[in-house]
Amino acid sequence: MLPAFDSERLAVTPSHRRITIKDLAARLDVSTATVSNAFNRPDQLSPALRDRILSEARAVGYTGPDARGRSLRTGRSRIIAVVLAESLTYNLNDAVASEFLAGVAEVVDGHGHTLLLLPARQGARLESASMADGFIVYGLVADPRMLEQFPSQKPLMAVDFDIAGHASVHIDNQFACLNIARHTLRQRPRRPAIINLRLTAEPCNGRIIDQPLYEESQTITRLRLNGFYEALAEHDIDPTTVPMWNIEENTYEVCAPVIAGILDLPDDERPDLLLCMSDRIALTVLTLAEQRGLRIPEDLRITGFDGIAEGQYRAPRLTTVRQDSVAKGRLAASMVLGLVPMKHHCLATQLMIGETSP
Amino acid sequence: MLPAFDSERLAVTPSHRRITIKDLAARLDVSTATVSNAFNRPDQLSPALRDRILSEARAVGYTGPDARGRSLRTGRSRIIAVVLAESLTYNLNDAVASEFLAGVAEVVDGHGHTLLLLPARQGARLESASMADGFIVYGLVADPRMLEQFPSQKPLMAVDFDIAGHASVHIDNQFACLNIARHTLRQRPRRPAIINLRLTAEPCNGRIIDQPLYEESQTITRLRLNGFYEALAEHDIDPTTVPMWNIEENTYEVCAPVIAGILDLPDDERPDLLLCMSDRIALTVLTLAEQRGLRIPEDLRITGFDGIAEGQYRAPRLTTVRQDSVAKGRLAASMVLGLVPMKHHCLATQLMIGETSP
DNA sequence: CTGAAAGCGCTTACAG
DNA sequence: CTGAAAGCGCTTACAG
Repeated sequence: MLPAFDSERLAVTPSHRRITIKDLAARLDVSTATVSNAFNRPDQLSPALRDRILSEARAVGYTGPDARGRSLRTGRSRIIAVVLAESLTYNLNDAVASEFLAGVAEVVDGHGHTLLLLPARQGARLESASMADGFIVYGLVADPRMLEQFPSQKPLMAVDFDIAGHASVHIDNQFACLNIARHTLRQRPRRPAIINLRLTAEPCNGRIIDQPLYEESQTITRLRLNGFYEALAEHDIDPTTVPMWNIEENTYEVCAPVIAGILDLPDDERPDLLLCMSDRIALTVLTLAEQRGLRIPEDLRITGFDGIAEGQYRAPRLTTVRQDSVAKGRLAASMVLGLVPMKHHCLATQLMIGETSP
Repeated sequence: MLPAFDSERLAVTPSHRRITIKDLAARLDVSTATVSNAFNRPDQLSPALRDRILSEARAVGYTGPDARGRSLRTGRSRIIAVVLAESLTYNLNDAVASEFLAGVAEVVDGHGHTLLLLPARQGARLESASMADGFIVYGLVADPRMLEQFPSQKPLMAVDFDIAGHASVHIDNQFACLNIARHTLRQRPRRPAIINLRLTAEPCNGRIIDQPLYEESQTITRLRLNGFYEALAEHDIDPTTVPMWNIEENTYEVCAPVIAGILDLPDDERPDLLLCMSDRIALTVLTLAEQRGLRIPEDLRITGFDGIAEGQYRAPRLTTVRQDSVAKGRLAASMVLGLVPMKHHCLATQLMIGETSP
């Protein structure tokens, strides 16, 4: 199945000295400037000489000007860094984060730049950060000193949170949650409840009793809660009587045990409406509820947040709020590349009514 | 909802000249070597002097040695590039690719390196490629000249295809498909069919009649087909009589119309077994079949490939082959970082029997 | 414990 | 149309 091979001939880290513009210049008896021009400014030398240089380059295996030297000289690397508050693994596997990154990638790539992924975990020293020409910080970075590592002369902007003095992209979290809760509360649920995402100041994966919560300025999920509370109050429900749970990480594995605990409550305690702060949470509710034979929406109404594909290409479809993460990524990239002015932006969301709460 | 702000004070691209080790040396009347040592080799200077340097650095906003200068001097950037055959958008949104990238990221990050994402689209000039210390090429790169852009002295390895003279990581595609087809053919389907992924030499999103296919050396999906054919022959079915379709991109949007066409065939022509080359395809079959009221597995058996979470956290669960993409990524990264020897690897897969073909 | 000097590979303004 | 020279910011072997 695999090609026959001779392990001796497999390329490891080869030891040849790298070929440079200087070697090439020496071999051809021209100046390094001319070799450089052959690659970067065809109009600066005769076609004949250029051909001679390029073919000699090919012959000796010179693959073009080295990016290290070039970027030191020009001051630009054509690299844009995305600084990620959560782990790389989380960001790559989560649908919302992936779409955001895809939006960033599209614009960055379209402008001849590439993407460097920098996880901003606690205490990380990001040696290669200063390589980048600009920074997009995605999500609340736990350690603010992290941000001081980035060269202050380069463009930097924040997504889904704020960094003093810098541009940002947000969505209308509170308004969106007010709307979806308003919609579903019209059905007069008897036991509404809320499943929050990363809302407690200290880690907590389970029921929230008196744990302190993050402030509005710290996390967007607090704004989502405000929206839910506003709608509850409108419906004459005292929000403080509504049970709440907290989820620490937006993955099936982390959600599932908490949700199982909720669904396994006695019939007269089990919520008949779960307002969830993400589609991942809502879909996990749906899966576990179906396994338990609960009827959706008769026994249990479910709402999500995000509008990811997985919640829409299934039956029943999730009632949720769609946010356009791709657009968010595109806008962030456009700002950091200087294609649009640095500003504070707030993107609109859209209520999507599926069968989990018609 | 957004903080009040004064648009005049928002950081755009600031104009200050960047501060260097030289500025710092001048201010403190020490050599640049000493400033460098303060950041990189604490043992090379007295603690008192080091403190003086670091606090002056903080005071003037110097964020540490610039990666461009450093990497030019040391020859290393601590950046590993992943060269992606498909678009960045595809790679970020596809579950298998995301897991692969997460595996790479885990090891790369664990060794103090960061990840540069390089889309290898046709004709791309990857200016920043030579920045990286090593290259992982993921998937068959359409244009082989692409690979010549990478500095030949640096470690490079291929995943899911082969590059002459370089190490690789594969899975046992043919064997895995032989096994899953053997399993499902025991039920003696009357009208088995195959849905391929990117198997025709020329783009084709639909039925395959006589279109030429890629060779084994070009794509892993040809190996998957070989496995299916082997099992069909074992069951005395002439593989050439089995209808085949081709899917050009492993996304719901691209699959759906082709699959709808298959499912909407008259009852006596509609396949009662669909061997799919990915879970994404199989899940799309499942969604569209459920919408049409087909009973699974009575009216239609479905098998997938990959073992992604979405196919397992649902009812009915997909019968599929699980490949450990995270392990693939970890191994690729370990090789390119020099943590394990450069070799050809073939990782085992696992047959997973769900309810779509018990 | 500290510093003077060389040089990593490149591009650019300038002179010819 | 081509070349000599400076310098981007840094680290390192070496001398003191």
